[in-house]
Amino acid sequence: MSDKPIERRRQYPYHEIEPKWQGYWKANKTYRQPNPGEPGFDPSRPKFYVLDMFPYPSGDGLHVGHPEGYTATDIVSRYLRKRGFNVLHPMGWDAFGLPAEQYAIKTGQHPAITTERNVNRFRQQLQRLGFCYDWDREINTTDPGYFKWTQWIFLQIYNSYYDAETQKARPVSELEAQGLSRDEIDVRRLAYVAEVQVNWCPGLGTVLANEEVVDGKSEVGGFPVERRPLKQWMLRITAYAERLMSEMETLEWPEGIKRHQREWIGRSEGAEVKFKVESTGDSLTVFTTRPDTLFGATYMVLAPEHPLVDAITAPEQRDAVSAYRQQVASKSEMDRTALAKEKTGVATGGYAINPVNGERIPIWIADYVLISYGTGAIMAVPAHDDRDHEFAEQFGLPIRLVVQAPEGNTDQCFCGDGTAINSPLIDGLPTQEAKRKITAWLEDQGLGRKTINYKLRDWLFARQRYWGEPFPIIWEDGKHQALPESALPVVAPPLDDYKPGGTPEPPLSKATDWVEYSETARRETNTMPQWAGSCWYYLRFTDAQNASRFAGVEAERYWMGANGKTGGVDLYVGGAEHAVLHLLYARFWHKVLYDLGYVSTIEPFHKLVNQGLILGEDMQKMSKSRGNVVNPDHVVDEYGADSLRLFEMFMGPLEQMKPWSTKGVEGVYRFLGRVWRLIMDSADEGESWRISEKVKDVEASPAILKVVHETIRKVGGDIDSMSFNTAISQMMICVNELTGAEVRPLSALAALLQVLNPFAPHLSEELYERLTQQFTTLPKGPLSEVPWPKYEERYLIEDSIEIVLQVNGKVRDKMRVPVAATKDDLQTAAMASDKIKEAIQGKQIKNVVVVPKRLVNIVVI
RNA sequence: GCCCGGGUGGCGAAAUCGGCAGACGCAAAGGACUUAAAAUCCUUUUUCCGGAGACGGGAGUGCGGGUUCAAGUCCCGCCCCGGGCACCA
Repeated sequence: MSDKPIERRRQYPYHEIEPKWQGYWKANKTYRQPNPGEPGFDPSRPKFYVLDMFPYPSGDGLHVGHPEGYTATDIVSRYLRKRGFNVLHPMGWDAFGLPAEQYAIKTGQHPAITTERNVNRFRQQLQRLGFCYDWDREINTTDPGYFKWTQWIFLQIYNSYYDAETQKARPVSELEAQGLSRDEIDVRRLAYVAEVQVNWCPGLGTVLANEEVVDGKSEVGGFPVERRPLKQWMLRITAYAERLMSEMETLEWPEGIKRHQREWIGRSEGAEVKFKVESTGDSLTVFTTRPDTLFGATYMVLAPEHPLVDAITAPEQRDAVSAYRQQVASKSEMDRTALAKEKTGVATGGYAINPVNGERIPIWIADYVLISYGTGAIMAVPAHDDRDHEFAEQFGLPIRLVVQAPEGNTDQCFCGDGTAINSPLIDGLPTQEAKRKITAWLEDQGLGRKTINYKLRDWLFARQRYWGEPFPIIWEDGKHQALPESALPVVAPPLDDYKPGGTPEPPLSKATDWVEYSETARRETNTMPQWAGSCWYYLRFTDAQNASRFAGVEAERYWMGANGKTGGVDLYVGGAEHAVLHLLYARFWHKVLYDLGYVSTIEPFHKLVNQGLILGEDMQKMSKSRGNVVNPDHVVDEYGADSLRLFEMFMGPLEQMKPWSTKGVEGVYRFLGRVWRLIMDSADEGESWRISEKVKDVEASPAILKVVHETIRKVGGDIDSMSFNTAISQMMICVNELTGAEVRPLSALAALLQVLNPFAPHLSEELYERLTQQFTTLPKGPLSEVPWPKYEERYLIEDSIEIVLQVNGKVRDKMRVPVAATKDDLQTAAMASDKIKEAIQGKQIKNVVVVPKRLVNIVVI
């Protein structure tokens, strides 16, 4: 019992035809897409840019989740090519990053070696699935020819500042021209160095961005993360908060992702209000979204790290305050959030004066106030804020009602909109008006102003790792300095020991010769985070080989061109897990490049689609520990690539989460076998296949014409709306119809292969080739170059149609009527039906509803 | 706690506009072919009641209401599942 049983079960020779066509496509560069100006480029065709989120080539190889989105984009690409578009459909590798380095440390192999091996494996696996990528555009973020431009873009960011006036990035050379000093310029750069509280992850030996920390643990690996102050490279993404928010409006993105980004940016309108510190006369600024509740402020809270804490603290509270601050500082981020159930804090013994009523209120410090948001200080209104309420209850602080809740509201602590009370300046005003009036009053008095705050923080851009892009920066006399463009790429030196040392000292600092740039200058030894390479890869694809620019001007303009939409990649497909990180960072870089005139659109990705997760057969998330992982290689071995592709699309809607089913794969495999046998016949158990005698070059019957043209119509429409599952259903209906027919007209089979081609490219190519060998009337192949068929309305129209006859909404009879039947005709015909007569006998007709082409409903009592 | 997404046969699902609920596939059952099996082809398959049968009747899209001649689809109130956010003042 060797593999004989499998041999025998094989529905069609996919094991021969799939490698055959893959070889053909490769040898003929079938899917190479020339750029404008290159030989073979056809400027008369419209363009379409279809992009997959490029994978991180892990050591595990492809899993069945990868081909889901890739198959969807492959179908769209093949379809649009047949529809006469120039289609850009590239693939590459996001290969820098932690897992490769972790793996390298574990196995003692250099990450460059393991990365290359993984990439080769991924490429080979993808090619086995027959995807129509233009492999001449393949990119790899770890390739010096690629990251040269990642570093170059960093330099553009470094050499820019954000001009608040025009809301645009501008070169810092303009500031120089204005006579600003070096230090003044450095604090305005979009890439800057600052001493900040960072997320230090000892487990990974690096700092992490806020976005990479989940529940106080690292997103990669789940190691604990500590807060500690560190001097770090930051990117001023906050300058773009407003534009990242507003310029998203016209994008065709899932609402959920847009909302997610909005929440992460966290725009909130409010006011800054100045309180005077009683003892020192210092002014203490708070941010509030509810200036209308100022009269209800019964105490203030500062973040423990607030710079004025020492000055404010009264001598008798000094010990308590410093003990509390120490306790907070030693807490990890996780402890701080985990203990959120109970509020902690301590009074400073200092007092502030409420600017609206001159009231003296105590100043506390508590870790529920964050130093990194707003001004790091709040006015506490315990009557109308849940957090303040909880704190006040705990420490016995007074609670004063200043907003009358609407009738019927029973909230213990009402936080919504109501009417101002106990607030002399604004009594009786509804919340929104009260906010406006009190803010205007504060501005008049010079006590405050309207402000907008964002949750978004600047992007911590440095990592203490080896396997990432080095910064094109040197340090001299304690100051950073950009390397000239001619020094790019800055390539990391080979290192024997690239392990993290447990301190924030990056591994690159061990390469002493490399670090020593000159007698007086040292190189920056941090590297860029993994996100850097993926921030602009979609641009590189437009002109992947360009050695003199990140992408040629014309290529970028052509492929990213707007076509009347927002512009950018026309269709971008990938997982929802990148909702915040990648998409936000890439949009930010793109906008900087746009401001500086390097790219032509304000946004990188016009339409975004998230594919749903594929679960294991047990309805659980696929994971090695559960043992429910499906390996695509095995599926291809047993059923062929076309079956895998077809099944991934047939399972259900692309965006939906859905479980794997081996039986389901067998189902579509059988379907492909039926397609094969529709055309091919074998006398001797599949040994020698020849074209079936039932295939004839004759006129198709009306019934066959109808189903074929309906299939052309439906499949095209379904690809447009990315409803691949229903497109496949329709093809199955078509095949069922043809299977039952005595004669299988050539034209019908050719049309079927046409529409099947984007889904099952190998099988359809092979069958088409065999048909063209016997029937020379068919347009010459390869099928991938034969235009998409047109359906003809006239074959779809029927002269009679079945309508439903209802009595009180219940179906009582059905009948066939001419399509052109009028309402009156239908009503008359319905009344003539015996079953209807019986159903309405002895009852009074109250109303008759006639819907042409659908139904007649007789309402009786 | 807050914000999303989703509940339709034994299972995955379908149902542009409110107009025959369950297309298509899986599984299951029966039949044809075969010495036999596999494969293939054909038929049945939401459920309950009546009938030997063709067939007839009732119920049915998480639950309870509502709008409508007509509701899976629209409105109100709940329940359950999945995901995300979580002291952002």
